Amino acid sequence: MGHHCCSKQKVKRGLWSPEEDEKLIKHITNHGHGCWRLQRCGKSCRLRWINYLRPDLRRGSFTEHEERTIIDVHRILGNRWAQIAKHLPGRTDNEVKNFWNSCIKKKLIAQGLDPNTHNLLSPHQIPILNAYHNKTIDSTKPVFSIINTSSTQTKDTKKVQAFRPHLDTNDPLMTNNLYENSITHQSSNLNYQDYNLVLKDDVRHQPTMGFSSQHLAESTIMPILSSLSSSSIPLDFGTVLQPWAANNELGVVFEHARRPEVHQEMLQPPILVGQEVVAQDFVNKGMDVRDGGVVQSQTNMDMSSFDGCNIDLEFMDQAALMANALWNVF
DNA sequence: AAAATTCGCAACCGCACCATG
DNA sequence: ACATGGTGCGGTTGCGAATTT
Repeated sequence: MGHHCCSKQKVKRGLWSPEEDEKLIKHITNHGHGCWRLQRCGKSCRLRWINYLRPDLRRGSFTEHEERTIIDVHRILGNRWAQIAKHLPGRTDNEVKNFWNSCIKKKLIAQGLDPNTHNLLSPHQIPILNAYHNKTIDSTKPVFSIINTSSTQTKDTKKVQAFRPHLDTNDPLMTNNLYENSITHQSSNLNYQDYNLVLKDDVRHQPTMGFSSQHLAESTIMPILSSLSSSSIPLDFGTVLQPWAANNELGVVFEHARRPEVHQEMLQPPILVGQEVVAQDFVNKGMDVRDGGVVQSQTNMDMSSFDGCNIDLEFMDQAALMANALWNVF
């Protein structure tokens, strides 16, 4: 049975005045926590004390460390605010909840991450991202296509440009968390352009490696290692999170990825670029780049398999290979 | 400058559970 | 067994401030 409480009793409601606060503090100092019934509903008094008047409360804006803790614990516990708050001395569940809803949530979405699952937003969730960025990505059309060709690439042909597909560059926190921006390749003789490798430190401060592609023309060529099948390069990107795709963007993110400077030492042997894949097939299920050449897939990608936690392992396997190759190429 | 909109956050609500008389 | 009150929790609301139009 619910409480009649404030709604049906003639007690004061709304914001607390300094006088009321003082009265409550005096009352608790003199009588302890036992009786909460004053001129307001007991529940209201208790809440005011716990969330605002308690002397051991830590007020003010959340630190980066606190934010990191909230995200980390939320990832494990979900919306158990009271449990999360226990990891933050002096913070209340209400405060943590408010901070999550007003701040962290938006940052995660801005990075293309689902704040509920902490995975990448699926194509069906792209509207959320669109809304945030105030732009439209058509998730119903093919991602992009790559034509078959052979080419070589030297590092001299690289042109690196800063590119942050899902980050608010005006947000100092996010910008600072990037340890490397995306890389955009432009090379006339290779006939590919605007491919972006995204290396970033996400709001969880966990190194994340991923890739995405934007503004890709149908003739875009994406070079990929010819020697992938030899498994000479360890697939050590860590846990693969959910891939996502939209009309002009394709992405996959790996948690606990190596930082570039560390990974550079691992590079072996010299990278050869000689194999291209048809990206549409890459997106389609069943493509196997390890077999060499382009494998045509007859099936269309089932976008629903990317929803929620239903991760398409096969797709991720391919994505991991591809990302690994791109990592090395770049 | 004023109106409209968005944002942050304190406070409230509803529910569950427990203790007590 | 039941009523009442206390506690705890997560979701939601409403208001003042800030920002945008």
